[in-house]
Formats: sequence, structure tokens, C-alpha cells
Amino acid sequence: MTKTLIADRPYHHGDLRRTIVQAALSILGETQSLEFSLRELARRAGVSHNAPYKHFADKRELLAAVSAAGFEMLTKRMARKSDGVIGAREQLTAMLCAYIDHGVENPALYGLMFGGYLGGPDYSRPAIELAAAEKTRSLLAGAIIAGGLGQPITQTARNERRIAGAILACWSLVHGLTMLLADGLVGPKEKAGALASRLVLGMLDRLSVEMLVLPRGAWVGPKVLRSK
Amino acid sequence: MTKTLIADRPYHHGDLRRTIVQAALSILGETQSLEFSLRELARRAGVSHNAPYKHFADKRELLAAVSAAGFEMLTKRMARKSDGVIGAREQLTAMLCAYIDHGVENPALYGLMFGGYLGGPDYSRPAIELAAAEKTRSLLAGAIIAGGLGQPITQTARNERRIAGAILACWSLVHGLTMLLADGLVGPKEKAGALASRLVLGMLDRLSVEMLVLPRGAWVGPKVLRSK
DNA sequence: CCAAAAAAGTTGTCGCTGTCAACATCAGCG
DNA sequence: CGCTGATGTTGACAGCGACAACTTTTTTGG
Repeated sequence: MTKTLIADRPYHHGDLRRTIVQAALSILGETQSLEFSLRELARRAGVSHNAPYKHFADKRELLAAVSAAGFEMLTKRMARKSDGVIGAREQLTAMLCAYIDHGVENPALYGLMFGGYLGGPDYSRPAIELAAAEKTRSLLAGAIIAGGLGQPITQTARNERRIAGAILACWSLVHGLTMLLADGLVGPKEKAGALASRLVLGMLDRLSVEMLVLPRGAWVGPKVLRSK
Repeated sequence: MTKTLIADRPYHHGDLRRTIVQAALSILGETQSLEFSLRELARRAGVSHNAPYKHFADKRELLAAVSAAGFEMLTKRMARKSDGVIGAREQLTAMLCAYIDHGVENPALYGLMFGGYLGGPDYSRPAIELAAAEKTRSLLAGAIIAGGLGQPITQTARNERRIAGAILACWSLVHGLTMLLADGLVGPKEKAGALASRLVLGMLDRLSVEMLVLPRGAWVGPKVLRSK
């Protein structure tokens, strides 16, 4: 018997790569745990335990793709939330709150994106992830350059370290709050939105572009793309 | 043959629990990766692959003990660094910088402590870890109450949410910066100290006790100890 | 003081995992 | 057509976390 009449999927799946990543996102959302197996994803996708290896060299690469998908979701969410908003300051606020929301609603995914599951002792994250993370960083940078901290900044070489410092201050605060909320060390989750907007507003009231100029040679953001 | 002459360790190890945790800390420091096996720790300790189960119910409990050890190291380091310092503000600064240093020097351990490897979907972290984390929190709280943000705060019920808000602002910033540095998303590591002190100083200059009052019902810190 | 119980360590086993190798199927192109 | 490469499958292997049964030592109560 080569074919049954109904529901006989073809030998080739068609879009297994996306399906696998999607399955990983589902399982992450359901269990909120990073401890799932590559084989389980294959089962969910209805393929053999080795099929994923035709699309990912190893599990690490698979996780990197999931993380990259997380960054894309994050970037889209930030862009969407700040889209209708007018005023650079308000746009930045909206972005930062969207960032926190994303982390709080997807704690396991956020942990995968930032928790150091990827990138071994050499700090080298897979390229696909770096590219996705860089998009997020540049979106944030745009909002700051546009004047999110009170005044627009011309993007000169002289101002580069100033901009990076501003990004660092914003990102550190928001990243820290997000992780604490996602981890349950600060809560409750129902109040996450209120906590986030209070903290972000309070911060932005005080932050200025001049607050922190990065030391020479310091960077902010995924590394590979800088080494051009 | 019941005994050989040399180096014949007794049937009972004597302090296997500590040895195992110590082995985990070593391997964490060497590989900077969370992917080690319980069996490898047993091998390092020179015992059979099942011996650790006499001291830890499962791997999770073992990891919790390692995480707790990390919190103890952190608390001690913060206390030591702020010990000789005079001035509440300077003490708080020293503590926060020590916190960041601890994370940057032990990124994998810091990831274990905060990365959500422990505590499944129910947010329940093992008790041993919560107790250790609470010590860290209360040390930070002490420095803030003593006037780290400009003025001492009397520890009344009315001020509780004020204090918690101040802790949250400090902790979020420092936690975020630490993770970004540990992850390699901000760097380089050699500049970590400079980055940390600049950011912390800049922040403390602007932070005030009044900046953030926590919403009613919100908490900051490990959860179990609050539910008394 | 010594047996009995408890604590601590060992061996053997189980199912599951990530990964590799070899084979099967199919799509696209000459 | 038939070939080739991409994609999916089957089978195998070592290593893992966990459990059960057994052994050795320490502790303890009469």
C-alpha cells in the first residue's frame, strides 16, 4: 500500500522547518519550561525523530531559530505598539512597555532568548539569532535617536558612545525588570503592566542623553555585526 | 581484600553533599555551560553515579543547592565590599558594583540563579534557594533603608511599598546590566567594572525614594517567605 | 555492649535523549 | 525518461536521569 485515501500526507512535509519552530514555540508556551526534546518536536510535527536534522545541524541551531523567532515577535510587537503613538518620548515608552509585556507573557521564550542556553563558552551566538536581536536593538536605538530621552540626537561618530550609553541604560532597566517579572521574583503578573509603566515612566523622567557615555571600545548589542 | 594500603578512601565519603556542590561550581566555572550531568559530578567526586541521590532527591534539587551557594557567595561579596565603606550612598554603590562583578565573573552560575532553569511552570523555587535569595534581597534593602538613595527611611508599614519600589528600581537596573554583560550582549568584559560603576552612579544620582511606589499587592523578592 | 535500624554508597537496569550512518522517497531538471 | 540532490525514515549507539535491590558503615536504644 503506497497511499491511503484520506489524510495521507505526502512523503515530503513541505515546510518542516517552520513547523518545527512553531511546535517549539507551542510547547514553550504550554509548559513554560526549556526542557523539551527535539524528538518531541518531531512527534508533534508528525515526522520521524531524525527529520529535523535535515533543517538544523543540531539542537542548538534549532533553539537558535526559536530564539530568533522570539526576537522577531518582540520587534514586531514593539513596532506595532509604538506605531500610532505621537511624540518620541511616548513612542519610546510604548516600546519599552511592549518589550516587558512580551517577556512577561512568554517567560520561557524570553529565558531562551537571553538566558545563555545558547552560545557556549565562546560567547558566539548563532548568526540567525544575532541578526534578529540586532533588529530589536536598532529599533530601540531609533526611538532614542528620534528624541525619546528629551532631545533628538544627530547620529555622528562623536555621538555614538552617547547613544550607546542611552540604549544601555534603557535596556538594562527594562531587561532586568522583565527577567525579574518572568522569573516570578517580582510580581504579581497581573500587576506587571502597572509596574512596568510606572518604572519606565519614572526612569525616562530622569534619564538624559548625557547621563552615561560609554567607555571607549565598549559596545551594546549583538556582537558579530559590529566586527565588520 | 578489604583494604589497600594507600589512598583507600572509606566506604562513606564524609561530606559528599558539599563535594558535589563544589564540583558543580568548578565545572560551571570551567565550561561556563549549564549542560553538565549529575553523573559527571559523581565521577569528579569519585563516587558511583547514584551516590548523589542520597543527598539530593533529583537533579533539580542539586541545581537549587548550587544556586543557593551562588547566592551565598553573592551576599558575602556584597557585604565584604561595602563593609569598610562609609556613607549609606557609597555603601549601596559598592554593593551594586559587587553584585555586577559577581555576575560577570560567573556568568553560568548567575544564569543558573536567575535564568529559570529551576522553578517549573508553577514558579515554585526550592526552599533552600529562596532562603539564600532572600538574604541577598534584605542586604540590599538594608542599604536603601539606611539612606542609600539620599535619605534614610523609617521602616513603617506606610513606607513598605516605597522601599520595595526603590529596591525594584535598583535591582532591575543592576540585574539587567549584569545579564547583558554575562551574556556578552554588552561588553567588553574588561570594561565591565567601568560600565557598571558609571551606570550605577548615574542612576543613583537620579533615583529617589519617591520615584516609584509599588502598586498595592505587588512584591519584590523571593515569594515563599512572604506568604507567612 | 551489641543488635537493629538508619544512613550512605554500589551495581544493575529502564526508557529517553541527541546524534550518526545507511537507506527510501520524491521533486526538479537535463 | 533517468539522474541527482533534497528531504524523510529506520536502526543503532552511548550517555543521561531515575528507580530498585543490595552492601557497608554509622548511629542508636535497650
